[in-house]
Amino acid sequence: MYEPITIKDIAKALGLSTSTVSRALRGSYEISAETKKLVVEYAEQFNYRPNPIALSLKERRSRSIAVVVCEIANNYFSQAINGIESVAYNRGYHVIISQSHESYEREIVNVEHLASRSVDGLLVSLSAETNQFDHYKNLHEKGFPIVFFDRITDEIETHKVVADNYQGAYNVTKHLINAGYKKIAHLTSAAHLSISIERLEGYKAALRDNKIPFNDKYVKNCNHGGMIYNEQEDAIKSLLNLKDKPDAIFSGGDKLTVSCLAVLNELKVKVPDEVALAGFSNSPLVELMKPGLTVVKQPAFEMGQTATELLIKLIESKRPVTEFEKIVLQTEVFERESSAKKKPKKK
Amino acid sequence: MYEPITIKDIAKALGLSTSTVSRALRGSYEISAETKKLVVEYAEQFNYRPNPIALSLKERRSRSIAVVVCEIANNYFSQAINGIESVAYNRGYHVIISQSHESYEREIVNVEHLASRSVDGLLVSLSAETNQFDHYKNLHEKGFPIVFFDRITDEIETHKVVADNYQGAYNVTKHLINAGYKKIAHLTSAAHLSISIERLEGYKAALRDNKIPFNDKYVKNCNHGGMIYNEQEDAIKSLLNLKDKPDAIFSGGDKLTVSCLAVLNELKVKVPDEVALAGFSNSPLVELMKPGLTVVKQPAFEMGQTATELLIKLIESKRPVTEFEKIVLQTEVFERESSAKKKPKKK
DNA sequence: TTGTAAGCGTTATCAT
DNA sequence: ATGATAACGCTTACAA
Repeated sequence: MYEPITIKDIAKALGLSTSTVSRALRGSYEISAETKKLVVEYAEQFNYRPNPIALSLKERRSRSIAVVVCEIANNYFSQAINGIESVAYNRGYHVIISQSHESYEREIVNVEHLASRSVDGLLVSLSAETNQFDHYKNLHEKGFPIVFFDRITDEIETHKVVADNYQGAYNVTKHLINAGYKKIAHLTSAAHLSISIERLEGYKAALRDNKIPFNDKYVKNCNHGGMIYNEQEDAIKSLLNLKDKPDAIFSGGDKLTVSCLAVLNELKVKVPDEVALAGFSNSPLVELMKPGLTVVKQPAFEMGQTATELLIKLIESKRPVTEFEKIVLQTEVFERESSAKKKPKKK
Repeated sequence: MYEPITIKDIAKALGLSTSTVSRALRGSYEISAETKKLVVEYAEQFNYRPNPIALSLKERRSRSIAVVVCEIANNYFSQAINGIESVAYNRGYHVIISQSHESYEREIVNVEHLASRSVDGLLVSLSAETNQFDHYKNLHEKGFPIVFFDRITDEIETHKVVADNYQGAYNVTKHLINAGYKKIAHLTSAAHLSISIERLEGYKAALRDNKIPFNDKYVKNCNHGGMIYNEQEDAIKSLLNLKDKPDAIFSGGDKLTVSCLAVLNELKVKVPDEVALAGFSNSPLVELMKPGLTVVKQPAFEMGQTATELLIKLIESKRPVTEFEKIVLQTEVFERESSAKKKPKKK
């Protein structure tokens, strides 16, 4: 129904061979000026565009890369994608975005489709459900270019780009401690994710350095990234219902911080008077949401850029790469002035 | 470097012809059970995947559709994309997302690339800069399936899906009026965009129905969707610097509402005491940001779904379609209780 | 039941 | 300077 013009059409119309037309179009020198002009003008007039599919088939590359993330409705990821696009665009690559919605199965389906040769490389941040990497291993062993960012795995040896989650978590927790909080809960993503592990370690270290005992009842995981009924809400409620109720919550992750605010608001819990809040977030709004909210911001855009540069390097390298980099970018902590004063309760 | 297995490889290994292998793989009946078993098992073992590029070339379709939006870091669009994906996934289509970043040129580049046959159809929400549609016209005239949503144009006759921007704007404005505000400014997107026009009309109508004179000094456009330096900030400042300062702002669009909050906060302007705020937004946070904030929410997910259904209908229709639908979905207004009481100033 | 060959759009190689 | 041909991976008449 929609029949675009091809080289063959041009050749027929002009009484030339397809190869001549092809050469004229790509500006080959071994062609007479007049034939070239003829062809180019005809192509122009009929708005000829080379068929990228045919090109991909021929060149065995698509000049496109795919990003696999859990959700684009997450400030961290949408910012990372902007970084990815900025580099890809400059290097002549198209970017295909696909969402796993935190589902292992969906992640597999997407990766299968994309990797089976419609993209030249993969930029992956693992879904919350994923704890099995055979699929990536297969691809990687065959030499298919993959770069992990943010939620990575140690089981695959390739380039990786992460934020310094340990330090970020350490810093927020310390800020809460400095502000006078002692019963600090930690609401985080699935326990096995790299980001969860690193953040938990940072949190524990900050407690330890300040002689605050670690209480594992204070750690709640949202294993499905909040994709399942009211996972976050339940987690928060169960924290608030503890006999020894926490006086602060450190939330790991943009979406968790956002839901935390939403749920606490809905429950009419005063922040920070009843429970203080601090956490990872890249939301442009979070900073100004509540006075007293300390926020760790990930260098999302830069992470996207860096990961893309590494991926393209991988794609364009002639021989198999054996040396892989792991790049750790620093997070930034924004402490709101007012968070320093905790209302003296039993002092 | 990464050499996936092909039908040809299987044929050679098994001493069969490629056509036999192809048939066995797609479960054709005209094949002996044992050959089939042999082929299927071999394919399984070596993890054969058909090359989607070759398939596209053959079938002259890619089973993928593209979405062209200005920004995915916009709650309305990320939600709409989720709606798009949900339908596409069920119908066996892949979704390619591309961002124009409100640039006409970038929009053109994306559309050119995508439409030149790597996708079967286009879902478009126009960039703020776009006021020239020849490019879409060309595609559309050739029968290339396009569905516009949200930011549409009358110049192209095809399916369209929009929110009832007029009514939404009317309702928010009326809510502000009912809450006692009389000097209501309107901060909105580029003047020529369909959404801007409709929202302006709704705003004007609400003023008119309540005998409030329209003041064009109170209308500010952000022509670049805030992609350019501090466009929004300048607009807001100039509103606040008017001799007859507005007592409320109605912001059109998710991103504008978000920046409005951010900028007012930064300028230390009290909301709603100094200036009340109400506007379009799909942010999960906006509702709880400030007491007294009335929000119009667009049915983003449903719009995405509807647009995708229409697009797939277009793609899969045998003959040229001549009857086009324009579907208008209702917005929802969330009024916060506290917004009803305006502090009595000179009463 | 299986194989042969053509074709999808393009480019590279080898003639001419 | 130009043309014929093969190849990229796959499906599908058409033959056998």
